Amino acid sequence: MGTTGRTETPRERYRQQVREEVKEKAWQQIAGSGASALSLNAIAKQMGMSGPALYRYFANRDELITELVRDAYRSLADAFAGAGAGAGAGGGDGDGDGGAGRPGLAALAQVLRRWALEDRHRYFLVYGTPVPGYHAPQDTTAITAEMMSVLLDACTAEAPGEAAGSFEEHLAGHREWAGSHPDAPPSALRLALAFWSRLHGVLSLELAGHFTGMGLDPARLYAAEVDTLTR
Amino acid sequence: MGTTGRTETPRERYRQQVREEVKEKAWQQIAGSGASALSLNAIAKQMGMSGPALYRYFANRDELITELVRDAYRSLADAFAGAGAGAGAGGGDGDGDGGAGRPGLAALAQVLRRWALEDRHRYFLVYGTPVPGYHAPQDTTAITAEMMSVLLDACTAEAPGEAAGSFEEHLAGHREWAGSHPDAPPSALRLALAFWSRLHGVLSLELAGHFTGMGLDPARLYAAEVDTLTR
DNA sequence: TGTACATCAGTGAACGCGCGTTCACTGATGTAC
DNA sequence: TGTACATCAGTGAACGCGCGTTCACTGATGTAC
Repeated sequence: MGTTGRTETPRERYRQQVREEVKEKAWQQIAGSGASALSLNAIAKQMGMSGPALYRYFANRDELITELVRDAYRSLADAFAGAGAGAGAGGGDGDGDGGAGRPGLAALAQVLRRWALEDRHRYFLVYGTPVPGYHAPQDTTAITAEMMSVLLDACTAEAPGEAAGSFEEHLAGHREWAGSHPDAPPSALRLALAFWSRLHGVLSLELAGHFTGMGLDPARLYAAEVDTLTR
Repeated sequence: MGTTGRTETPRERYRQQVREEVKEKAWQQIAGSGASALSLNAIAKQMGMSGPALYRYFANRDELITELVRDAYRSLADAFAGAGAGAGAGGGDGDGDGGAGRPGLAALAQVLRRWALEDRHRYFLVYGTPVPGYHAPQDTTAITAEMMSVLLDACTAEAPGEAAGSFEEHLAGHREWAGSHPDAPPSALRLALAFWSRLHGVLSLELAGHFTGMGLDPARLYAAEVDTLTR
């Protein structure tokens, strides 16, 4: 989907280039003043163009934001998908390997953390305070499903045998979100949710600055929380 | 601190009343369009006054936001402080009691969750994406310390004896944030951080809507995460 | 290879809007004798 | 109790700003014969 198979004309290529530059400047602007202050006019000025020119490339402000949101989701999903690739070859510092070239939970946790720290504003655009009045496009749920699938792969491989509690029973009957893995045991579902919520807990507090001044290394808390998953 | 001992004059009382009404309308506006869209003019209009009138009550927009942030912190700290009060008397659904009238971790967890769900925007003002260009007043750190103190009380009571890992060792040497409990064992510090980060993990994902459409009850995930703390 | 036409990028002026904030002023409320 | 004065709430006009977006238009680039 997206790009057609046909060769790009120079004009199409140029269009694509300008669109990319607009998005780049948009990210810079978000970094400076947050997503809700995104201004088409300001971006145009920064690019040395007049404001209305941007309307050749984006129908309006909302479409630009939507594009940024989509790209943010995409980049995380791609990072997850690519996590397994270099697992065997790279001489990393003991990345958790799930076996069979599949990324383990520890590796995915590192990918998530790196992605988050790489760009705080991108993180917050996806996982921060919802932008008021703005509704994310539905195709982000499809991208989230992609990520979940990778995560559930790791979880089914590393989940404990049978630890049935009351919550696991609830999950057994409420697994729409794990559509890609209809046969995953409840313990794996539970593990995926623990991964997701615990790591976001540390990251969102850290990136919002709630650990600064506490004299504590967030990276070590993160590592400790990762440890709780596979133990 | 804050209010002087002297009896309030009618004028002071009136001033206080108007200030409260301004803040009330401010919260309503934040609920509608987010904190970064807070507009003094709009609040004034809603109160049937002209814009400049508000400058009698707040020096500028930033001072109003600061006041809201402070109130938000305050309300959570008060909720924590009051958690122990009704523990023995109330006929709740099995609130975890820490003994000696002190609130247990389970009780504090419920307080936190209730506080968060009571007003999503208040939650996000404190724990969500930082408002760009705005710096929270430093006295919020003092309020946070209050909360931490209550939390650490519960944690020292409920922490396991000695579970020394590499992270606990790190904590033993980095405990500035736990100044109120200089003798708390590392396992208690670890427990407090787990409480804080895991519960915010669930809450921030839930309140940002990341569980909607997943067909999953966030309250049960929350309860399950609370269980992991005391186990 | 050259000409005629269609496509498209970008401009500048304009519209209407709401914002934060200052300022000079009016009118009501409280205070001192 | 009544008068003179000070304090303070609130108004309306104004300043300068930037925003999103529309529109008619110019000029360059590509396409068809």
